[in-house]
Amino acid sequence: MAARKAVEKELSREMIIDVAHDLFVEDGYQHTSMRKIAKVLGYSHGAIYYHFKNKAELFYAMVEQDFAMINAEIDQLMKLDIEREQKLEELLLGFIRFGLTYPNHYEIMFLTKDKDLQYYATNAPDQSYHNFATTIATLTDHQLEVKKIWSIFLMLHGFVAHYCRTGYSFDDLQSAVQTHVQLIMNILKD
Amino acid sequence: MAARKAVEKELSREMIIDVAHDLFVEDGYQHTSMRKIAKVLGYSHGAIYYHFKNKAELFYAMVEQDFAMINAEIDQLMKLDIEREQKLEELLLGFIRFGLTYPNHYEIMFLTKDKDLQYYATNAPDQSYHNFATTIATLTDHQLEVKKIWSIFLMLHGFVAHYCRTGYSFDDLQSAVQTHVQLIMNILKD
DNA sequence: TCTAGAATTGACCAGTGGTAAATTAATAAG
DNA sequence: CTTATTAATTTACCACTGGTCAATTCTAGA
Repeated sequence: MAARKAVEKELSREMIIDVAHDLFVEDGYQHTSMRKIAKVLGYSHGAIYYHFKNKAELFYAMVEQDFAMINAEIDQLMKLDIEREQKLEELLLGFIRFGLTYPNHYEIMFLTKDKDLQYYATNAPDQSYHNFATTIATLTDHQLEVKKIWSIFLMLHGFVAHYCRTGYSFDDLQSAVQTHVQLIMNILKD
Repeated sequence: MAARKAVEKELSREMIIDVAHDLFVEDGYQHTSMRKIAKVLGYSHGAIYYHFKNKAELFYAMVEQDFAMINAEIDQLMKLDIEREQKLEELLLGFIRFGLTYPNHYEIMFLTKDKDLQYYATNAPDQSYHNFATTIATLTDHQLEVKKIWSIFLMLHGFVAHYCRTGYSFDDLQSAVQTHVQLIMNILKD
């Protein structure tokens, strides 16, 4: 009944993630089906379920990679030889840039309500936040209350969460980003 | 083939909205099916499509009612005989309270990416924001740039957008709300 | 009483995520 | 070179979804 692929290259998690990445970014989580991913790959949808337990796990595996990026970016930023205040500003800008560059990832990781997704998608955002928070604490000499850091995170989050849906790029929003980041910087100066 | 309902009460948009309301609030948009709504009503799912073009339109009709509430609340607030600063604070608190009280509505209206939903869900949030913005402008004697008002809105939005998903109530979050609103109030004082 | 039209049903469609048995291909052992 | 084992893949299937539409039933008006 079956007619297995003529070898050449076996299906791998990486191959699936690559294709899924494009589709998820293009169409979002809900509008990307396992069958479509399989079709693009030239395999049947059942094959994907051999490599991933379900759709949520596939998505999570994919998005985890991209979240590693934002952490790497923060680390790199901290090494730069610039003033403290400038580092802070770059940190805020970097967060927004990340969110607008990967709106679909950001959406799923930080603002989905879907239960099966949330089951998988908790580690990565928590880690990213932790990294963000400790960096801010360091850059402000631990003078800033933890609660306030959290509020500042939510302020950034609000910006990204909104513009995520609109399709605007980071560059399109220069002016709005400026205003937003400036207001937050003022808070940090007190 | 068919066996139409024995009259008594004909199905109406109001009846559908009432039932849909409970289910949407309980399970969210994605996990509420037209068939389930129909089942609770005791009708077939086809009947709903006679009264509403599709799922998105039904949801929008429902959620529009609730958004009228937040506008009414703002109007009422403005009539109170309290100090300006206190009004401002109450406005910020009111927005957050609304979002946490109706998390599913808030989610759909302010942070869904679903295309068919967004087609319907644009008026209500825009109106609510407009009302919010002009109220802030009034309460600050129009000394605040429009851009900054928008940023402040996004800061509130960030708070609600995050906690929307968690199931915490407004009262649960007293402390976090306080911090957040205080930080924003500081911006408004400059 | 007859009829036009409004309201309702249910079969149907194409699609979904997910499962599992059957099948194939590669591999290791003899 | 066979043969048994096992890993990888297909495919039929399940229960579900949003949505359409012809057939039906009921109601109201003449």
